This record gives sequence, structure tokens and C-alpha cells, in this order.
Amino acid sequence: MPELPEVETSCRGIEPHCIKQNITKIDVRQPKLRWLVDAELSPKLSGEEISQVKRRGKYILLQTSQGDLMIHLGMSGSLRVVDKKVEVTKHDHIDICLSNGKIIRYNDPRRFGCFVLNMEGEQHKLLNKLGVEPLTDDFSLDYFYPICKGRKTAIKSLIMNGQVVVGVGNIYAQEALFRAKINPHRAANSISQKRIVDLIEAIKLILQRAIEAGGSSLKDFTSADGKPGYFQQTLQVYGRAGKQCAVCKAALEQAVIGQRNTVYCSQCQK
DNA sequence: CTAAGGACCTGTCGGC
DNA sequence: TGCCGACAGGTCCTTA
Repeated sequence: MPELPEVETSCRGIEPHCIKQNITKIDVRQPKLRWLVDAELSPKLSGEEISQVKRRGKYILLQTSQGDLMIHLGMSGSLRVVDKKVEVTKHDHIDICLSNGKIIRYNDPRRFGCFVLNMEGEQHKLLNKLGVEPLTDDFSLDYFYPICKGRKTAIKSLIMNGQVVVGVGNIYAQEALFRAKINPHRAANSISQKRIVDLIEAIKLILQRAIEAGGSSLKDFTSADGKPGYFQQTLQVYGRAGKQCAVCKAALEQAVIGQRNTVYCSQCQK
């Protein structure tokens, strides 16, 4: 579910409900996430005002004067804004209760996500090694090309490496490589400068578009009016192994790269 | 330093 | 209908 566009959409969705609100308490029903949730989370943050909702990579940051609550959605996490009376359902692990009566409710079946507190003035280890944001000018040829030159790993693995550039997950990595016509297996150090320019542009475009579409890249997503979401409409290669390439009609191929399934067109992507 | 593989956990789907 | 294995949107950590 959550790639960067979905995380960005989650941030925008919760912000109007929690900005300038005080946290009244945090109910942790299941602390066993990727990292054990601090047993003192609720006492530490109760009474604090949420001054800002920020995003860094795929981390959602709720800023308070004590520090930032860092939320990661992992593979299967999601946040909803609900009223107090709404009943808790399976895998609703954490409630952030707010002074306006709303609850930010975290659901995560696989529990690969996390709730971590980054105390004011500190730089949490989960944040301090993160690469550049793909949608800023920091993700540039000057930054990225030298990194490519120094790595022989598959280009797909490199763009999915969060220490290089954050937020490019398995779906959008495949889509961006297709758009840039680069074979995902290709060694990063074997790609020309000009083609790296194309790749950077493709990553920015694909992510930006997905955000504009509301980050609705869920397999089963259907908008309220019944139209298929971004997922069905726009994805060119992800999940389409064996089907026709939208450009050349050849059958799309499938491979495992860095233990992740990968679909691409061997005719279009060199 | 880089690169590759394992680990964490549950739900769903396809095959028999 | 039921069971079993394979697989799924992420990424940190260990090992080589």
C-alpha cells in the first residue's frame, strides 16, 4: 500500500484534523511493531500540541515541542481519522486521541511499520542516513550521476536504496525504469549521463503524478464514483508480467532483482 | 566501503 | 470445501 505518494496523501489527509490540536492520550493496543513501541509514549506526548505534520521519505512526522512522533506505515499500514465512537477493528493497533475528539487510528496487519519518538534536538538514527528527497532539487544529476558511477549494482536496486534517494518503492521503481527505457538489471555504472537525466526525470514525474492522483495505488482501489483508480489506469509494467507492453506489444518479462519481483519490457528497456 | 541475503508478520490467492 | 505454499506495497541488520 504505502509508497511515497500514499504516505504523502496520508499526511495531507490527517493534517487538517490534527494541526494545532493537543494529544490527549495515545492508546497502544499492540506495541509489537517493527520496533517495540515505547511504553512511555502516551505519558511523554499527552498534552503536547501537534504543531506540524511533516514527511521525510516514507516517515510521517508529527511535530511537538517534545520532539517528533515518527510513523512508518511499512508494507501494510494505514492511518484513518475517526470519531471516538467508531469501533476498533482487527489490526487497529494504535489510537492517537486529539483534543478535538478525533482519533488518528493506525491499522497495520503485517506490523512492519513503526511508531518511534525522536526527541527534540536529536537526530534519530532512522532519519540520519536517509538519502535525498526525490521531488526536490537535491535529487539532481550532480548528486546522482557520481553515485551511479561508483556502483555496479542493478540500477533498480540503486533507486530503491533509501540511503541514496528516499521514497522509490517497488511499484514506482518499475514504472520509472520503463518510462526511462532502462533495463532494471543494468549495472548502475554502465548508464550514460544522458540516460540518468531521463531516469531522474521519470522518477520525479511518476511520483508527482501518483501524488496528484491521490496516491491511490491500491490494487483494489476504486474511487467513490466507481472509476478505476490510478493503479489500474496508469501502471504500465507493475503486476503485468506476460501481458503486452503498452508501447511495442511484446510480452512483458519478469525477474527477481534484490529479492523483489520486477516486470519490464526487454524490447523497450535496454 | 559495497553487495547480497535474511529477518520481521499476516492476509490472500492459486493449485491440488 | 480445505490445506499448503508462494507471494505481497518496506527496510534494517548481518554477513561476506
